[in-house]
Amino acid sequence: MFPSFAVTVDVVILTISDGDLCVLLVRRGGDPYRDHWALPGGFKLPDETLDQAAKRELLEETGVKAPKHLDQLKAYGDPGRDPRSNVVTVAYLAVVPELGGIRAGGDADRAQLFPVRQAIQRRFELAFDHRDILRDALQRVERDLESSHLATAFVGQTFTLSELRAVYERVWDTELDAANFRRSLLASDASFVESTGTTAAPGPEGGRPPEMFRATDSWKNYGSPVKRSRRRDPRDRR
Amino acid sequence: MFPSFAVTVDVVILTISDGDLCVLLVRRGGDPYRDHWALPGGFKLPDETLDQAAKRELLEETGVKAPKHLDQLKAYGDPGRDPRSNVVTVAYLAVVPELGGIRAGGDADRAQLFPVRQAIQRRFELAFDHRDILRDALQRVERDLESSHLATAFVGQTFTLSELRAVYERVWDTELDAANFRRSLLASDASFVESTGTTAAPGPEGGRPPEMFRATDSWKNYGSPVKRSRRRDPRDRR
DNA sequence: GCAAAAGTGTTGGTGTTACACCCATGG
DNA sequence: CCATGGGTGTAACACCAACACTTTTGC
Repeated sequence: MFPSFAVTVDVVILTISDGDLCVLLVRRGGDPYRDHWALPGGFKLPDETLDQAAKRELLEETGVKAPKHLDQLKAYGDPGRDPRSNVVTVAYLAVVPELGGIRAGGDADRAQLFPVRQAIQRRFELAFDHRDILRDALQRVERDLESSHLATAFVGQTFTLSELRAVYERVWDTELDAANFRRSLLASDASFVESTGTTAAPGPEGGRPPEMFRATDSWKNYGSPVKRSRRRDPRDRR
Repeated sequence: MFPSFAVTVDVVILTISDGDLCVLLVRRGGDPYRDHWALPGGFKLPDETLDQAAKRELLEETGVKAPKHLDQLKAYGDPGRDPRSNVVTVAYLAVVPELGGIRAGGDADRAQLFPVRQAIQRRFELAFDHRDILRDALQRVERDLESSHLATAFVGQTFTLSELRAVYERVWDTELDAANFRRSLLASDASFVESTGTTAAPGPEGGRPPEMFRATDSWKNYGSPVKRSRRRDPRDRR
């Protein structure tokens, strides 16, 4: 009676790896787009929510359990975006601190991290309209970093301020003043981190032992105290 | 072979009417939820994009042509959200300056504006999960007002700064300083308004004739120069 | 071994900018 | 009466400098 569609969910999994913002892609083992890199995803079942479907596919195809942040991104339904039939996909954005035990599963015969900005460029072809989805996901994470505590989803349970600052710097592809970063995060009543009182071991290059922090749950939707520089210098835009 | 779904689009149409932020709702003429107020919407066709479907339903059910702002909001696909079958809906947010010639059409036997915040309260029952959608739409427009030129979509081709300021004030339910508002909008190189050089007639209460402005297309994704107050006084939060 | 250098994290200071708040003037 | 323009104090922050604590290097 009504036009019939298949509904899929695709997940953009972002993490910081090797000093770069990366996305997890899987290589498709079946048609269409066999052997192309694609976002992990699959068909929604009638008796699960979209969120549940995203979590399930995430686990089945990549082994990633319980991401620290999973949010709906956008729906994509252009006619012909899937050569098989009428398919509407709902894209999700997942942010994880580190990928412990990536493994390929389901329709994917390989899973691998790629630097996001390289994947968006024409380095290689992505399946379906996944390049568009990836572009939207990057914009989204750039924006949400400024208006929420999303940055803490990129790091572990405890972390140093340098690690957290690196998240902002790598996502925004910019540099932040360490002194102001610390002050902004600690002085504000809208802060979302607190000191654990302990210090970590210095990095391989030495240096003063950094203080360890953890995320607090007292964040009240006040936005992030860390703001992108208002200096609109065209030179620092890539 | 794959689980089959119907895909619908629902449109949250917002406007400023009578000094209040309002949403256009239609009264359903058919089952399910007959005689309930609902968001205008309907089924997506296989050979149209989601955006096209939203525009088409908007026109068919309410007579609203070419909204100044139409953006995808979110997809909703909880099992059982539609008693008929498996239905995934993609919600859209439309912002229009004024509703010229609202008329009911299609499945709707009446169309009417309601103050958004009243409609979200338990004043009357909305069909399906449309109350959730409306809540999300309000949050979205509050946020986007701060990070884009969305405010200009609420006003006509030309407008006074007071009209534009009223948009911010009614959406955020707050008050803005008229002097700072003018300076922020005009001084910034990220501005999205320019003077037409003409003045309008004063309002019914008299006053100095205001300058008329128009929106420029030179806006470059720099966010809105108008910011919500950082004063986190708990008293002004409703 | 030991001192100096270099690397990293933390604290302090200063000039500039944005803006909340108030007042004056114009139509 | 409302729109516009100006003025002032405060808070945020970009930029710079100093200091603390570590590892590495040179002798």
